[in-house]
Amino acid sequence: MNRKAQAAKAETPKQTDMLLRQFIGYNMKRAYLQVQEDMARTLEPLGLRVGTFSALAVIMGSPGISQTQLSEVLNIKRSGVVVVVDDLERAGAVERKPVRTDRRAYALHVTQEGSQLWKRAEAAVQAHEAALFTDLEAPEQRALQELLVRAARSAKHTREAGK
Amino acid sequence: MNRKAQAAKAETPKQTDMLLRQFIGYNMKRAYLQVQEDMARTLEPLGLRVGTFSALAVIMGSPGISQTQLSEVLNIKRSGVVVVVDDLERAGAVERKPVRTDRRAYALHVTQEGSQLWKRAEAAVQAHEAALFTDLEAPEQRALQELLVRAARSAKHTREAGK
DNA sequence: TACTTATTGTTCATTGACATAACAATCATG
DNA sequence: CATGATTGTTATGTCAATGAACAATAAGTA
Repeated sequence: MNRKAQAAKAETPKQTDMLLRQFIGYNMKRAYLQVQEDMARTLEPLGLRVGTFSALAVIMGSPGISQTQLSEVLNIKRSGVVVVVDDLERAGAVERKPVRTDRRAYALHVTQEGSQLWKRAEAAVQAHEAALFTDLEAPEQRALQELLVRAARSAKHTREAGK
Repeated sequence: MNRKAQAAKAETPKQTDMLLRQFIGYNMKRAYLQVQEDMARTLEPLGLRVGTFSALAVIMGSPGISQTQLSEVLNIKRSGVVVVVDDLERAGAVERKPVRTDRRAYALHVTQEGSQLWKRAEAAVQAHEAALFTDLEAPEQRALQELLVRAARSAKHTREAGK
């Protein structure tokens, strides 16, 4: 690094994004991107991406769920679910079982192997978040959780009302 | 909609993402996606996207900033800044002025027109967020802001330490 | 000075995570 | 049973961002 660059780095980092910090959306994006990137790195050794991790969690919690239902929970389209489930099935973590009452649909189930994978992944992400948010006390983390949930709900409300 | 689908919708929405709600990252993603989508819609009539809006804000707050510096503030690569600035320049909102002391670099400045565009955009997003978060009291919004900032900082710290 | 390394902005190809549109198979309903 | 809806799927496109290479220029060094 040359002198000019060093000097620039050394300067008190003038808050050049002052005009943006007033917005919740901006701060949310910054925080989200930080967390998301690390999450991906945490899951990679387990052969999971954030999307497949989430899908695995939902199928764990709702055995027999259909792909359409899964798409609603995850807020993605049915066509997007296909590749996610393909991925999990290829990894041997979930299987598509036929539904007796509807030959179009599949009932998604987590395999033994998938169940163990989930346990490892859950523990990994828990440990990861604990490390990531060491600067926040436990009650603060809970407060953040609750505010995020309520913010999402409020936003959803407003949008659906003003539709 | 047929009977089966109606019945499914009517059921108490079983929390099928329970296993995910424990994670800050998941709640952050949900909230972020809600907000981000609406933000884009708010800015669209003004000819701005979230990326160009942010860039405009930073250039407003730091006249003469270079593209490399801008890329650092916005956390994107220099090659990504090019298209953003191209966009803003095409819209007549900013201009690339030559730097006397360095013929490689540009000093970015907001034009008169861009300044007025910023005022309108800032007001629009302020109004939008006010409407979006009506379910949160003002102190709660401030708390969320602060927690988001600290969460991002904590995450950044941890990452840089464990690098 | 010469020359070697760094930095700036740029282009182009690629990626990832989605969405959209069309489709066959199957189901529901009047 | 005839018509319309729904399920999963494929193919295709989009959008934001990245990475690698590049010419022009600047800074550091022998």
